[in-house]
Amino acid sequence: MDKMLRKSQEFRQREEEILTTALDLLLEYGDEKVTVELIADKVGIGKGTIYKHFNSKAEIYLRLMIDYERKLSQAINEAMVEEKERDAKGAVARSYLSFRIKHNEKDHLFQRLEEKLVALGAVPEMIAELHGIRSSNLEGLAEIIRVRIGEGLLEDVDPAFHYLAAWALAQGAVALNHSKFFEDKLDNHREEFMQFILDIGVKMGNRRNRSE
Amino acid sequence: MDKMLRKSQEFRQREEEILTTALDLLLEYGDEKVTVELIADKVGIGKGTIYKHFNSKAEIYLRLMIDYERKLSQAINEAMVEEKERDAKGAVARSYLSFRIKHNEKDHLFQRLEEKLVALGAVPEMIAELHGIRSSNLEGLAEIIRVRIGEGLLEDVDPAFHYLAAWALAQGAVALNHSKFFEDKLDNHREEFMQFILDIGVKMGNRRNRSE
Amino acid sequence: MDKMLRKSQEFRQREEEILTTALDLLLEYGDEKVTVELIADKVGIGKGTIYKHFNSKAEIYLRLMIDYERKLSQAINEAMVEEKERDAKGAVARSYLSFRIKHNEKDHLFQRLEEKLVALGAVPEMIAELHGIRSSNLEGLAEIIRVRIGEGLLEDVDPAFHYLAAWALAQGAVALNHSKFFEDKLDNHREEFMQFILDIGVKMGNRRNRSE
Amino acid sequence: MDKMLRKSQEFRQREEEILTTALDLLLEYGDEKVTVELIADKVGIGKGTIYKHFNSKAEIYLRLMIDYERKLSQAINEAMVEEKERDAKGAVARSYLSFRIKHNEKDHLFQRLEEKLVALGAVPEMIAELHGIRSSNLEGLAEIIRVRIGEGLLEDVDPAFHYLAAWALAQGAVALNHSKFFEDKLDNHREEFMQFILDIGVKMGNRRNRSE
DNA sequence: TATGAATGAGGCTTCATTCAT
DNA sequence: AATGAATGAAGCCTCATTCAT
Repeated sequence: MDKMLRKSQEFRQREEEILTTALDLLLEYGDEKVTVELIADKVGIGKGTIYKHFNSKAEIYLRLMIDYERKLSQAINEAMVEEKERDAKGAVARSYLSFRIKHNEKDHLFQRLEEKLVALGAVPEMIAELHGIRSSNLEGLAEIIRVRIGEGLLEDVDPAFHYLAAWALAQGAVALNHSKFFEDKLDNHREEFMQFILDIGVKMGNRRNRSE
Repeated sequence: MDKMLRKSQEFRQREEEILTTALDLLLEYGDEKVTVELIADKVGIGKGTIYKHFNSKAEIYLRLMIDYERKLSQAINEAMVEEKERDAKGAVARSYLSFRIKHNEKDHLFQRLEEKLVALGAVPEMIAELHGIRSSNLEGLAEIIRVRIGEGLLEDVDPAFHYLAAWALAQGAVALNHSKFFEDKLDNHREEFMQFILDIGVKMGNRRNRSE
Repeated sequence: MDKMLRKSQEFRQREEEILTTALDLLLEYGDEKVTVELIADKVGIGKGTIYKHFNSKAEIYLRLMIDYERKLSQAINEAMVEEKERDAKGAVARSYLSFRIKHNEKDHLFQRLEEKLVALGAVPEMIAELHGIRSSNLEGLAEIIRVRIGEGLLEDVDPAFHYLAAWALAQGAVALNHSKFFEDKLDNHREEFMQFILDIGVKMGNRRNRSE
Repeated sequence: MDKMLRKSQEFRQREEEILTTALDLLLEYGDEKVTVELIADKVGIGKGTIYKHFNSKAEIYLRLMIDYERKLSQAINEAMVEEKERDAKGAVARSYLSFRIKHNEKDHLFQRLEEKLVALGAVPEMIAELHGIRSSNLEGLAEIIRVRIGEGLLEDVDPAFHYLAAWALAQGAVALNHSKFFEDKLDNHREEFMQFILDIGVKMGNRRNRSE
């Protein structure tokens, strides 16, 4: 009995190890350079073993992406509690943006991966799951936005406009952070700049900005 | 003599045709699906011929990217003249953003391509050229920004912050426009939303936004 | 003591279950699609357990094939008794053909499997066993044939010719029944057609057919 | 101009060479053992080159099968002319059977291949083509059969029954000829036996066979 | 200059069998 | 005896680039 439990735990752990290693490799070398064999080698297992845990390479990637989206979801939900309970205006927007910016490497990697996998039509159920989580994330944002619009704080447009703008800014900030080209332009000001972006993000749909 | 001239012209034209066709195919099928053979077939020439014009597939891509960056440069320069001569505040920022948003498909394609090619270390001279153009583009933006900061219109931070934010917003807006996930969220409001983003982009670094 | 007995019975039963399940799967999905894992899963046991009962996948297959050949043997033997005791002319031939046609799915499956396994040189002892049974089956047919030739009923050629022809006709009828191509040609006449074939089979070596 | 012609001829020839070699290997080792690499090696070309001529392994196989079916078609058509013009009764049936028996190795190989490829759903257009040819072959047979039924020579059943029986007998004879098991049973009588089968085939649906 | 056949490294995936527990 | 995780050889296919004509 005990043995079975231990075995099953080891199996889970190995799965985790595969995921972690895959992520590390992806972040280090980029999707184009990461092969199933490379992952297996780095984990120290055979190629075939990977396929005991995942049905395809795409599935590994999607697992990572879904994990990430879930964590983002959690961050948003926590911020939502705070924003609602303590009336901490902008907390959700700030949390959303800073989460993505903070994890910019992963975020950016997953952006690219998602686009590729969607184009390939790979593992549609998992893509649907990913999108489901994201949809609910955005619904959380929309809820707050509606309240703020009601208060006259945010400009009265389709709530989606606000969160889409937030998404876009995050997306762009993440890409920026990741870009080789801008490396030197950001240099030592990275932190400071991200504050700048964060402020923009939180305030960009504010009513008075466009009032005149 | 005449023949040589004609031949040389035909050669140039063929090159143009390769570039145009490659771009069309890239936009239609995406980088992963476009092969050198496909391009050659569509142009109606042999695969080998392509290699008389370009040393590698990456070179074709970079030519397209450089062309694009040049056109963006031109748009910025024209807007700069206007902003300076007619004191049309925000003209450059607006022009920059709207250019990229307008060519969002190409812009997005080139974002991805650039990252890939940089990662591969392909044709470094051309990448340097590309980056050179972009640097000068941004220098143009920085120049205006400095003026506006001097006027107290824009917040007094490193001018780079302003154009980096603009770049990020553009980048995000373009990605948004291209994303399958957001397709239905944007739907029929695409134009309207892009106006919304444009306004944000033009005003996002304004002093009063952060004054309080 | 009792336990051991029960255990041993359970073990036998499990073996039977593996064989039944394997056959079901083979008939449903075809040899190419059936994996050892699939069989184990469907039986509800571990893959390793299968290897406690059989030394290889080929062995499972050969067990099924031998079983089948044994049943065919039995049918022939019963018919032989009848043909001899009641002088039921053609009973054996009819029985042979109708048995194979009746079990056409299995028969066809095993045809293919046999060829494959023979080509691979797998488990030669079992293949020898299979062939042994078949030889004795045919010997039974030959015995009757010799009698009928003696009676002047069947054409006086090597008795093997008669049973080989029967084998061939059965083989072909079975393949026909199984073929996708002929599906629509047979359609609703399958039963009727098989009667037609049966008649041919029973009479095809008759003396008068060729007498003129 | 001349060069292009020669090149194109060489290309065709290479295609033929691939087909021939593939067939040789298939006949020698059987489908399971033949890999694309093996074919390429034997032809003396690179693996990739094969894919300039054929889109997949299945396509090579289907080309071979279609070629064969075409040749069979031709044999039938020639016999039909004879049977009609010279009233050579049974010529078509005889030609059909003897063609298949004569090429029994190929015939048998293709039977197996066809079943496999149909099951896989590979290259459906080519399978449709193959079946189209066979359908027209059978239509030829049916035509003659109808005449013979009209003359009272053949039993008055669905004409398909006659050709299906012929197909089945051929199929079985071919399998027999190919079987390792029957090798020694046929031994030196192979020719003679095939005559025996041929006679059966030609006469098996004759009216008088069943008249009493 | 133009061609396009040839290349072959490299990627993903499958599965019978083994073996430590 | 039962398990099932691990293995790794082997198969198919792609495509940028080269090179002889």
